[in-house]
Amino acid sequence: MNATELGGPPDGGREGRRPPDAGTVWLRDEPARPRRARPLTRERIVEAAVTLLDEKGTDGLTMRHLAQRLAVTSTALYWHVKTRDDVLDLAVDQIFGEVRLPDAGDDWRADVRALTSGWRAAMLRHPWAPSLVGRPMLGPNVLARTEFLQAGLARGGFTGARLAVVTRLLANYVIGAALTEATWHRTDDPDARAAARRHIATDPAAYPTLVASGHLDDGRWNDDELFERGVDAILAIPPAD
Amino acid sequence: MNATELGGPPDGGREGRRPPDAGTVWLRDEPARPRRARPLTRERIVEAAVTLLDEKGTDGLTMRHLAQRLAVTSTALYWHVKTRDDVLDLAVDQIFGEVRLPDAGDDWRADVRALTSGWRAAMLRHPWAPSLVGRPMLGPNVLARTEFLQAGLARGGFTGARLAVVTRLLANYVIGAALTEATWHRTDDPDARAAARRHIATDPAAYPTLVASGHLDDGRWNDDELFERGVDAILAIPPAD
DNA sequence: ACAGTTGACTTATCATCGTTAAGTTACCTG
DNA sequence: CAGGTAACTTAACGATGATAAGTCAACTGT
Repeated sequence: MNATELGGPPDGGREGRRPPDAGTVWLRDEPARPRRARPLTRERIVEAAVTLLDEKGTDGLTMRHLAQRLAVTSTALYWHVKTRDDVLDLAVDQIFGEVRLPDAGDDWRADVRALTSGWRAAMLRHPWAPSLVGRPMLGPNVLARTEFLQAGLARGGFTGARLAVVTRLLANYVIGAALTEATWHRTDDPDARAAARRHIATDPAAYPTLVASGHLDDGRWNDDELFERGVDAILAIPPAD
Repeated sequence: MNATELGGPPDGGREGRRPPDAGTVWLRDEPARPRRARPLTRERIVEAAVTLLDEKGTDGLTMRHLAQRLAVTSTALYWHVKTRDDVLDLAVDQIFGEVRLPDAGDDWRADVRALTSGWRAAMLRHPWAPSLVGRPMLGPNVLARTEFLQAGLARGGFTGARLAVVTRLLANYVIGAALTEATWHRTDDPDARAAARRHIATDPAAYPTLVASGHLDDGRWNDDELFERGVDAILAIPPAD
């Protein structure tokens, strides 16, 4: 109820907390700095949430911990945000804002490639993000990127159902790739792969192709390159039959 | 806490053994030879977990609730399973077991199509599953399906890096598609889409392509058909340059 | 046949979490 | 200067994942 939550840095900004056992009036310091120096805003909350998520992952984001970083009580957050899930939604949209929207140039394929690469890179920078995509992504930043993607494909000559197909193909590929790769990287358990390998080792004949292709081997393939080649393959699809 | 969690009367039975703990679930063997008439087993736990997840979603799966369904105390579960996350991992692998592995026939494309469709369908039947893919998927059922997928592509003539590219392309596409579609369907908030539409309505000029393509319109496109066409497009990629 | 071991559970208990309700204070408006 | 409201804090609730310790029947070896 106290130091645990409020333990923030004793900056000179705010004062005037009065414990009931305080001495005489004269010894108490002045009512002092009325308004808060840096008021809480939704932006500050989201910003702090992203760095906290980066450091401790999804489970590490608790309202109390987040509040502590902002030197307020956890309940103060509920003035600016309705639930913890709100914070997560905002954090996801926030990191999508990091994806630079290139100026649409002559080469529509280059534009699309730039977007998908940036998209994936942003999610890998924030490995907690991909698994949160399972919440409705309707934030403005996400919508803007989707628009850009589809506009690029439209410039490439895709229309109608075919445009819808390829848009989804690309978007879902990016999401899936980011999700699996982030999972892989984020896995703190060093025995995870070993466990799978052991399982395979017990019956290697059941997984001939998997073994031969080095699916579980570390560093056998370059993730970035594999991803890019996947995008290229999609972009090679003819816009019309 | 007794009558609420407790349930069935004890009965006669058998015995069991427990291994020292290890990293992931997949390393730990199931304790064997139980005692009661209807003894708790890892299988029964997973089975109950899946139906509970189907009914109440990820947040609805609590250890106490799950235990109640099995007529034991919540702590009894910890004998068979190390953490709640273990239950989730097992549940995910369980539903992947629902995906039928078709007999490899003459048409490798048909086999791959059958697998990807079944894969997606299983995840849509259990909409909580896709967002849990963000945990390491190394269960035997998942591995077997991945093997089948890659084997099919190998039969189609893909080799080396190209095989790796297309395997990931397909797998990640399926995962991404299932994730976004499940999210969409599971969204209980009927205002979600309306909110996005309202946002777009405030500045329709910013989302010309999105609006024109009916990206947010319900029923404009058939999800199943769009997905299948996406798979077909991937399968049309030539196995070699 | 009986003591001991152990597998499989229950009872009791924690710390922590998200969230609500009810103050409390500083600022703004009239 | 009264009153309202925005922006917090204090207090508290019920639920949750998880651990530690207790219980007790079934099997073991002798």
